[in-house]
Amino acid sequence: MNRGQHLLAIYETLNEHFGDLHWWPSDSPFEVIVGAILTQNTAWRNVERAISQLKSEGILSPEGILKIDDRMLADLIRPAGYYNIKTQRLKSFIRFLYEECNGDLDNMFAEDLWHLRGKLLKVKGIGEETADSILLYAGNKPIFIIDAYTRRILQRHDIIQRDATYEDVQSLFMTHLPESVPLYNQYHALLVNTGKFFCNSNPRCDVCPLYT
DNA sequence: TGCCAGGCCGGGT
DNA sequence: ACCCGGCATGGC
Repeated sequence: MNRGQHLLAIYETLNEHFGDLHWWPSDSPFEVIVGAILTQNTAWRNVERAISQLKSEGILSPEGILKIDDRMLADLIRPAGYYNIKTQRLKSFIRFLYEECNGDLDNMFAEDLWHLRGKLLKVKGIGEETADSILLYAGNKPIFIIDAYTRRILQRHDIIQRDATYEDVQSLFMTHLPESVPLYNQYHALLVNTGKFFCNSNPRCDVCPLYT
């Protein structure tokens, strides 16, 4: 079985086990973007608290984040950790959105995928995974997200080397799978769920569906 | 109680 | 081009 077939087999197994996960949990594309920044190296549970505070203050919008004072924003997102840095990251994204896209996400996502990705990567606080999460889950663009779970699972199954770069792993998925937003969406969600439920609590993976 | 969570940046080799 | 410390809360 070559690596492409292996990737498809893993998808089938996980999809059968978990079913449709309909990611990313959110009420709006903007909420996805905020979540993508807040969840950097942070448990999602804590991000939910932060987002719910932003909602209850009525500032979960580009204009809301633009206008709120840094100190107040930091206080609201405190549960997500790294609150000072993440305040700056949210603000720098908002500055980009206003300066380059007239403050409008529809304008932003009207750009060509890879061109927009390049621009997002220039925003301080947005790296590859965050950019790709924004593109796929907020913008419905066909790009595959690589995260720590994905790497661990693929390493464990000898599909990638430990020193594979982000681009190596991403192109592996994107050259072997059909280009499909729903597929990329569901596959990444499946990998994260697998990591959460089987790798963390059961590092030996005895009960992981990929081993049974 | 210490370690980790859906990373990224900046300074040092 | 890598490598590493810093960033911070909440759960187990």
